[in-house]
Formats: sequence, C-alpha cells, structure tokens
Amino acid sequence: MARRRQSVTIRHVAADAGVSLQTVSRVINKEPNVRPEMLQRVQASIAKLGYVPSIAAQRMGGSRSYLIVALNDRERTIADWRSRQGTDWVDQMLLGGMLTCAEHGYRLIVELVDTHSDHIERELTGAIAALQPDGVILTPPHSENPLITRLLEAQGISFARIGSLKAGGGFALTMDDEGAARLATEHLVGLGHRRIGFIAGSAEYELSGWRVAGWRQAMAAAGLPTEGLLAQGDFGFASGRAAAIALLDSAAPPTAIIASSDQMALATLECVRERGLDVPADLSIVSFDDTPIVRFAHPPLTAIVQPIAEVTARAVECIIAEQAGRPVPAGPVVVPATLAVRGSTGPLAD
Amino acid sequence: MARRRQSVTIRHVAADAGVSLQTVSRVINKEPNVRPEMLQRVQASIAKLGYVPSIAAQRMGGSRSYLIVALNDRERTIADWRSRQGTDWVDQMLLGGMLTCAEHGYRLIVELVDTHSDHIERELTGAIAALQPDGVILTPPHSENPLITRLLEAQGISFARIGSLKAGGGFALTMDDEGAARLATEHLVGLGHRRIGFIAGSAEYELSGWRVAGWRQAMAAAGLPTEGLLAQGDFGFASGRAAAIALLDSAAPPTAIIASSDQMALATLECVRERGLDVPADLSIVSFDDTPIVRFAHPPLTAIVQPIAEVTARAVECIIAEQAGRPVPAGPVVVPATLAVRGSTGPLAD
DNA sequence: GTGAAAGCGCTAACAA
DNA sequence: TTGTTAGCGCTTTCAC
Repeated sequence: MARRRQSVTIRHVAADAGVSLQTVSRVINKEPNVRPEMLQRVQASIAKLGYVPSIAAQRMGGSRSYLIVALNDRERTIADWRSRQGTDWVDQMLLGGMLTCAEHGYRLIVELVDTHSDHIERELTGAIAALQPDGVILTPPHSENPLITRLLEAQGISFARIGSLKAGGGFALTMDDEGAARLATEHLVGLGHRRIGFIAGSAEYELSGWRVAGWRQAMAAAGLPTEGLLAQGDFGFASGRAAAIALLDSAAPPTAIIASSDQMALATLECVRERGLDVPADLSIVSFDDTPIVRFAHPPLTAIVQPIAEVTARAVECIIAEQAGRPVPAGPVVVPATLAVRGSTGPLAD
Repeated sequence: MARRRQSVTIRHVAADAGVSLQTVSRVINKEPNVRPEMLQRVQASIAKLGYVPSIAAQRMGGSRSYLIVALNDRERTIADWRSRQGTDWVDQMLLGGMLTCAEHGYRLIVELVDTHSDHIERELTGAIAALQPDGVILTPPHSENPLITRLLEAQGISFARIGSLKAGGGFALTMDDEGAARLATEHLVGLGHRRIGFIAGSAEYELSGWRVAGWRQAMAAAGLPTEGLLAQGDFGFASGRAAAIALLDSAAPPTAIIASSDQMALATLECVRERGLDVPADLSIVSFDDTPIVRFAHPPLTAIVQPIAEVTARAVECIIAEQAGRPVPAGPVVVPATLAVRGSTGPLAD
C-alpha cells in the first residue's frame, strides 16, 4: 500500500508565510509571544493551504493527543446494545461528550473494559499506551475502582469519575442520586402516599446506596416508616419482578413503589397488572433513568431523568480545563437529576 | 503540565530481548524474516514488560494509524440523540464496528459531518488530516456523496459505503432494501391483503427508491395494482401522519400499509386508532428499521430488521483486509434484512 | 536473517 | 519576539 503522508504540514505553512516552524507551532497552540502581524500572516497561510495539524505528530512532539477516552463496562454495554431495549446511555454520553470535545478540538473515543476481569489493569494500560489520551472519563461501576484510579494517577492522566462523590484523584461528578431519590419520594408523599416502597439496585454500584439513603431521608422527613418497604434488585428486569412481588405480597404492601432502574420499574408495572390492579389508581410507580421505553409504557412512567449528556459534557470540560492549565472545580460537580411526571403516579384511590 | 512519555517503548523491549529495534518492529508487525527463536524471545519481553505500541508513533513512522472513522450525518444524529426516541443506529454501529475493530487492534471513531454544508469537504479533510484514519465508513446519506467519495479516493483512503450498491471507489455494502420491501409486501400478500399501501422515505436517501421498487416488484409479482397506493414521507413522524391520512382518505384505501421508517409507522398507527379502527383487524402495518420503540407499541409492530451491526462489522472487515493486502470482496456485500413478525399484521377481517 | 541509519510532523528547550 | 536544535517512538530504507 502506498505510504500515505500528510499532504499539508507545518513546514508548508511556514514556507508559505515565510516564518519558522516554531512560529507556526505557536500560532497553532495559541501561545503568546507572536506579533499580531505574524499571527495574521500565519493564519492566512493556514486557511489558504487548509492546514490541520496531525494529532499523531502533536502527540509525538510531546504535547497533547487531543483524545479523551470514555470508559464503559464491557459486559453491560454490549448486553444493552444486543438486547436493543432502547438504553441510550452511550448515546447520551456521546451527545454531551463528543460535542463538547469538538468545541475544543478534542475527540472522544469509547472504550469497553471488563470490570470483573483480573486483567483490567492490562486492558487499561494497553488502551492508554496505544491511544495516549489526555484524559479518561470513568463511568459506573468503574468510577471508584481503585485499580483504575490508582493506575491513572500513577500515569498522571487527567480523569473524571461520573457517579462519584469521593474526594481524591480526578474529578468527581454526580447526578445527585440521593437528591433524586428524595425528589421522587417527596413527589409521592405530596400525592398522599404513606407507604412508599423502594427497590434498590446492585450494591456493586455506589449510587444504589445513595438512592436508598435519599428515600430514607425523605421518608423520615415526612415522618413515615420504611420498615418492610425496601427490596433488593440488581437493576435487571427479573430482579425487579422478584422485588416487586416481595413488596406486594407483604403484610402491609406499599401504595407506591420507586424502582432504581427502568427495567425494574417496568417489571413492577407488569406484576401489578397481572394482579388486575391499576396504575396509578391502586399503585403508583416511579422509575430511575428515563430511558426511552418508559415513555412508551402504559401508562407512561413518571421517572427520574439522569442528565447523562450534561454530566459528560462537564467531565470533558474539567479534563480540558486541567490540560490547558485553567482553573478547575474544587469539589464534586453536581448536575442534579430531574423528575419527569407522567401517568404512572397519582393520588391514592379511596 | 508534566510531559508524559511512553513508559515502555520498543527500545526497552529491544534492550530486554537483546535485539535491535528493527527486529522488535518486525515481530510487532508480524513480518517475515525473523527466526522462531528470536520471535520467542521478543514476544517474551513484550509480555514481560507489558509493551503496547503507540499508535501515534506507528502512524508517524509511516505505517497505519489503526483508526477507522465512522461518518454519520450530524444533524440527524444529534436530533436522534436529543429526542431520545430510542433510535439505536449509532449503538448498533458501535456494536458491530467497535468489536470487529478490537479484534484486529483497530479503533472506531465516530465523526459527525453536515451533509448540507458547503464546507463538508473542509470538515472531512480536517478530520482526515487530524486523525489520519486507515479507513472511513460512510453511512446514508453520505454513502454516495461524490464530494466525499472523490475526496477519499484522491487521498487513497480505504472506505466502505453502507447502503450503496453503486460500483466505484470503496466497498459497497447493502442491507438489500429492495428485497426487504419485497419481503414485507409478500408477508402481507400471504395474509390475504390486496391493497397494500406504501409510505416512501426521503428521496435524499437512495434506499428510499429501492424500497419503493421492492414493493412494486412484489405487488406486480402478485398481480396487484399499486396505483394510488404510494405516499411520500421523509422518515419523520409528521410526514408519516400526513402520508397515512392521504392513504386512508383515498377513494379505495389500503388494508395494509408499509412505512419506510418506524416513526412513520407509529404515526400511521396513531392515525388508524384515532379513527377508531383496529390494528391489525382493520389495517395491518409493517415498519422499517425495528428500533426498540416499535416493540413497545400496541400492538407491537411487525418490522423489517436492519442488520446494522452486522453490516458495519463487514465494512470494518473489508477495510482491514484491504489494509493488510488480503483479498477483498469484488462486488457489493449484501447482508439481507429480515422480517420480525409481531402483532400489527394479520389477515384481513371480514 | 539482522542491524544501523534516516526521517515522519510536531513541540520543548534553548539561543539569538 | 523569533529562529534553531534536538528529540518523541516508530517504520522504512539499505547495508551487513
């Protein structure tokens, strides 16, 4: 195969503008110490020749790679893609991440790694060595994996942890899961519910605990008990079904249920209808995540909306700001989730 | 910022194995002229040191970049992401594309470009100059854009055109839209329908024409007329609604409708129900694409399933094979779409 | 079969 | 403020 070379290089620009390579480099990198006149001349040549720097060469020169890696859990992501249930986590990450990257001349690359693998370090090291990204965005359940964060810190790579509050290396970003669960609970309390059940997600995800905590807080604030109203799930449909059954079969069943995932909420809906009950007349349901399908359920589900695009955009901004030596947020970045009220919640029927 | 260097380079490996850089390079690139004994030694050192080549350096050295760019339409893709209607085109591309890339040590990068922009060439040139990808995957409506294909040919970059049959530069891959439309039509004919309407997609997409052609063929083969049974849409919901109304209000309305997109099929469903008609008793509906939401419609829609993941995987394989100098498919690669029969189609009620 | 040399496009460090 | 020099990690020549 013909060896493909850069068609227009910094050299061509320098020759055209009649300046040194270094001056062109300074212009490209918006460095100081360039007279406006020179700057004009160089920029004109760049535009004229249609010059665009090669990121490979930039990286080789010792500067940035303009690449940011978004790390997702392999197993879960592939399962989501295969099942075609409409989970748009990756899409929303791309929406927020790619567009924000593009604004700054960066590129986002999606990478999948096995959480459970003992060779997770090898995988990550490999990706870093190959790509040499300027930053890495960690998503649950990787966000607080010490194997990962330590590696990144050791390599001196900027990183952001989505769904994490812990201080430490990298930027912590959260959608305020605790507040979101409170919001959902308060919504139901406001509708007159007093026995509000909660289906928790996998303990492997830190945010599962936060959601339970938020629910407990709101219940306590309203003077309501939580005894016997918590069921354990793992985010999946089957686990949601089992949890819903447990809750509905209890001595004093709830009149409303908050599920920590859309799949579990949908499972709950299915259970309720199988029993000939009506939603929301007999039972209200609030789901977490707001993936597309919950809007097509009957009734459409009231749901906590995760601002994934927004939080990813913020993560990218943190990383790029750090790269550029600009000031960065000190504490955790909080992008609060919101509640989309739909037909699955309503006042208790008498 | 501390200048980050590769931790383990080819030099370390060479030193550890006691051979020259060149020999290591030969091993990495699976080149001949290396004694098995040397090969062993070098591979052992690579494993021991956890060496992974830097793609930036590989590219700079004049070899591949191990990057493949997947080009999607900016406007449409962002609109899909924003609307959160569950369109999983990009996810399916990633599923097929990323995983196949990974098998060969490649990476897939999603890029968005404006179709309608007059600076599409500038955008593409910029992406190519920056990334220097080994290949580009074109998706509709870019697949046959001569501005793009000519540019790619001129630059000598491998590329694949998804949803294209035309011979010419690059690999043509198709999901056999014509056959898919035939399949849908035959399904309805088999159920006893004789007046089968068709809602076409945007003429900007070549595949819209193929689908219409497939429907006509199958109708003709069954000895059925198509007169007054074709309506024009643009893939969007609103256009589908208008088209469905036109069809249903005609003098001799169809008893079944095939829509060229899920959104248009859903719009048709809505129209039909507004009129108090039943699906499929009064009207059968077949949709195209099979995005997740059609499975959650009531009734779930019978749909043509686009094998996006599979076709993207094939595209990646073509590009990589060409890079490696291996034999490549001569004609267009056809990955036929299939029909998922669900509740929206049935025999005509008497 | 193997190694030494030069160079890819760019940037950092230094000199002017 | 500007230009010069020396690499970055790798692959290609081309010798041996």
